[in-house]
Amino acid sequence: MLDVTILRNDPERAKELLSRKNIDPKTVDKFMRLDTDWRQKIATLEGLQGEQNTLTKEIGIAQNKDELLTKAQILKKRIAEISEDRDALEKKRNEALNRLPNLPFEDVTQGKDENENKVIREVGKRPEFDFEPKDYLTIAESLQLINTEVAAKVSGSRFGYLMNEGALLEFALLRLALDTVLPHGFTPVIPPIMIRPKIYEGIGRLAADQKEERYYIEKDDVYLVGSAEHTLIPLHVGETLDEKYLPKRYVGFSTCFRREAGSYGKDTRGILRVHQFDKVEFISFVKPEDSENEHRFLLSMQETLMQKLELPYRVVENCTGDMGWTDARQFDVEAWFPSQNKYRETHSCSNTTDFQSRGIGTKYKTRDGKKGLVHTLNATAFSQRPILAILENFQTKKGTVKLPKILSEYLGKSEIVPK
RNA sequence: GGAAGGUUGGCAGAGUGGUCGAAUGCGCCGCACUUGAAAUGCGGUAUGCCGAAAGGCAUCGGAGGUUCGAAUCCUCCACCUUCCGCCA
Repeated sequence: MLDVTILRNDPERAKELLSRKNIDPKTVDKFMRLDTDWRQKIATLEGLQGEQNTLTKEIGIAQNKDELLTKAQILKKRIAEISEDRDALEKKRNEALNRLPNLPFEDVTQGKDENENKVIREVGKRPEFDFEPKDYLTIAESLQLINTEVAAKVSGSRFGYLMNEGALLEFALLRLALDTVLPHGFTPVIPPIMIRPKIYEGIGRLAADQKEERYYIEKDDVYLVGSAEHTLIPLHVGETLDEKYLPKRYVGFSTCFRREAGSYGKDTRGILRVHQFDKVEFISFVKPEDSENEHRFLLSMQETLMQKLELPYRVVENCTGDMGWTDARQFDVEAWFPSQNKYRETHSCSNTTDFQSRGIGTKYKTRDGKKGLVHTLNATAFSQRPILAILENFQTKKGTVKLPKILSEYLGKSEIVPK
């Protein structure tokens, strides 16, 4: 959640920054009104509670209690009423706060949507084909790597079976990611994939625009995570970390569940956009002054991984209108998809500053005893999407796929051929 | 799924209706002593919210309830431990 003192101290600046993220400034006004009312109500309530506390002590030592007891009973009733008002206001206030995403940094490229993202660099050579390149699904189906038809019958739309080398490639990417990054001080983790509502709210992933995206299991009051990030970030819930242990880095593997509500028309074919996929994810906890550097570090990890796969890619800085809810700055890495003749997102890399740590109480303390909220960052290491990019970029005229050198080591073969 | 016992500050652990935000010990921080360290002594040491501040309010796993007043009594829930059942 956002720092309310920023909103209180300079609401105009907050409005301006949030409008860059396509948030209506009236949302801030609404919060401010509720916040003021709520605070007034608290002042009233606490005054009465103070009176009650004094009175209660007097009753404890009084000889003749009758008169005091009558007074206390009246007071009790008033406190109950005002406390109800306070609860109602508090709920509304918190809902209003929940409708405000993290502020973008001042210097983030401004724009309305993904078309205005800023390309930072393009890396790698795009393949040249002396034939019409096929799309990944056509290739995958002919090599028996992906089956979406049966998946549709068994599980519904936007599911797929990864099979044969398709399955092996996922394990290879997982292993490659770990082998590459573990020397940089990441702790490997396999986290839970179910998460309680309270924690989920705390990390800002059940906010107004996100809730519809989550799978919820009512009977047990838990959500399925949309990313390993979601249960990794709360790994230090309620903890104050000594600064000497920062940065704290984790790399986690989990299945990710997404309802893909509101993306009905998009990428319906194949498995570029599915309800369930696996992903390896980076997480960092850092001191505030280090988060921009850590952000670039995580991006460099992602680029190293892409370069190992010999995939042509580009790095973009997401413009304000295309940034994630929790993000103050976001980079995406996009792989080249020859059949679409464009780059498609395979990785994202976010600095969420203290937006998530505030909600779960993850702090740090310095040597001289100062405390503050840590900054958290999250970034994709590998999801399943790079497999699709590999199929397209390394396809051959005869319908096989020549594997990048590093993956042929993991798979024990250099080419995927028809069965 | 069934049964029993638990959940108190960084940790251990007292506390069964008012004087308890909470004894005591350990840990940690500061000071003294010391050439330095250890030991010892003295002092300090939970969090959140509201408030310009003074200060106030809240918090003893969570949510309700009883009461003028709840760490303490009642109800429900979560979690932990052990046992039975089931199970990869």
